[in-house]
Amino acid sequence: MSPKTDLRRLARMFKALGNENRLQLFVNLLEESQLDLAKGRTHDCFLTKLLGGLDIGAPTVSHHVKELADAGLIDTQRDGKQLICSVNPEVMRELRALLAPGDQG
Amino acid sequence: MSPKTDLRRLARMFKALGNENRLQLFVNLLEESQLDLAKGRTHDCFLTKLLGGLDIGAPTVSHHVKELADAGLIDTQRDGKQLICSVNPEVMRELRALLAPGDQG
DNA sequence: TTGATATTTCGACAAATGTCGAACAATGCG
DNA sequence: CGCATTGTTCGACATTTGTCGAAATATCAA
Repeated sequence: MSPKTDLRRLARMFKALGNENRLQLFVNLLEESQLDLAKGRTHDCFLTKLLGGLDIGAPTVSHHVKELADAGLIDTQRDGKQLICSVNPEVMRELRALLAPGDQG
Repeated sequence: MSPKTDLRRLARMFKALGNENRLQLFVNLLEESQLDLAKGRTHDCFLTKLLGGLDIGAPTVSHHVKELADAGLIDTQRDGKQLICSVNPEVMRELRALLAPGDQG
């Protein structure tokens, strides 16, 4: 993976987080994930559970979730009626590596 | 600062990093900063030094730098002809806190 | 002063984005 | 089956964004 490709991928992730509603969605999912990690079980965050305070329609939510997924920030999978979302840990590590070079600060 | 305000600020930062050219600018600055930290002196990254491989005009660069500054990601100050840029360390800590909750991973 | 360097401001404009409503699809329940 | 849940697809549309060229500004040097 060339640096140029990396940059493009990273920019896409940041762009995905650069919308207030999408960021809220993502933060909700992050918090859910931590909750579930604490409980020692895998997280089952279906969509409507993540809509805390978001005042946007269902089509828009669907669009945003897809955008987060396309950016590689989250993984999704169907389970019956529901769409299960989870944070992509690999990608989180990548973002951290960029923002915390050397872990100083 | 309400959580809503925080979210708005964060989204703005991410949006600023969500453009390829702006991200490149920022990464260049990050790297310069580290170099200078290693050398034990303050960094003097004037603009044209940060343009590595960026194929955009001066007006666009100026626009992008302002956007990064407005988002709070970088600080700028004039020094004669040149514009000195530096990463805002406080804000970096904030971003890391969001992406590395509990530092697990 | 004349001129070079570094950056900004100003309009303009095509392209991308965020959102919507209406309709559609898939699943599960009684 | 008929119907409610959960999410998606499809246009549409106003707003925002990224970029440009031309002109302006500021600083320094000869």
